Amino acid sequence: MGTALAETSLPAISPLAGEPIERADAERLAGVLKALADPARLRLLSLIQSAPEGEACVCDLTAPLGLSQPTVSHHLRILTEAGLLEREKRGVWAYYRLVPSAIGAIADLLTPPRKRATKKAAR
Amino acid sequence: MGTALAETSLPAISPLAGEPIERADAERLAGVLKALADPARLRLLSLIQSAPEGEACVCDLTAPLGLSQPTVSHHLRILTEAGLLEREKRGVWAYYRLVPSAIGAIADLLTPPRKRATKKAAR
DNA sequence: TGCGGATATGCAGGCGAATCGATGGTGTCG
DNA sequence: CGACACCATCGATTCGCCTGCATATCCGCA
Repeated sequence: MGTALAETSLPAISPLAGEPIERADAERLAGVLKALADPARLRLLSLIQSAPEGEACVCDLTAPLGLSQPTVSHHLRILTEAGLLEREKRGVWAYYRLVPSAIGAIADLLTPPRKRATKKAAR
Repeated sequence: MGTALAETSLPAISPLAGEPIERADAERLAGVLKALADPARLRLLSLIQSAPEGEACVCDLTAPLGLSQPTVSHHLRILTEAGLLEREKRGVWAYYRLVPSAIGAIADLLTPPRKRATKKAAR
């Protein structure tokens, strides 16, 4: 489950602009946005993105956030299931890093017609 | 309250990329995203944006959404307070319209500081 | 002035989410 | 082997939000 931005479901989400979006698309897009719409998770993404190697483990994130370790782990899980983060376990540590173009994909869904190479006017 | 994207507060929100964002910025951005992270509200934005004159009144929106009039009015209020919609009352009807660059501003906050890909003015 | 339609607001039920403490699993090191 | 550190999961509590029904407010019209 999760992985709302996985290659299988992402392209299925129609952009906010254009024709009225279907309920299914709206729910999927809302699901991803819901993962973003939390102060703690936004700070997590920002912290990880600006970390030395672009990656960080849980123990590096609890202190700056001021949240308990289970809570941070919970938020990281949400972000990972939304397709925004990827997890790699090395030894005892679990390193999280941003999925390269995941957030950019969301931004593209929000922005109006950017003259993309789709066949929207096909019909 | 509300108007999280008003000209007074919008520029105060630092982008997600770059240095770690402060808690205040995270909460403000999360507030706007929370307004977006709802299927009904996404469909409302889409419906209004694709309406004949780019505007629509409540009575035009209840049917396509399948929600009661008070509920639709509630969602429109949320979106308006978030700075995404603007309301104009003409006669007995209340017409809602997208705030031109509001959603684009959110997209810009999410995407990194366009280091590459110069302005879209290229084309 | 009074009636009717279009919106907004109050109130309440119900579901989902955020948080934490405790617990369990797993790898590291002495 | 045993103690310890890192992390995920479980259970419980609290809190916020979506929704609808009922009601109030506002405006145009007869």
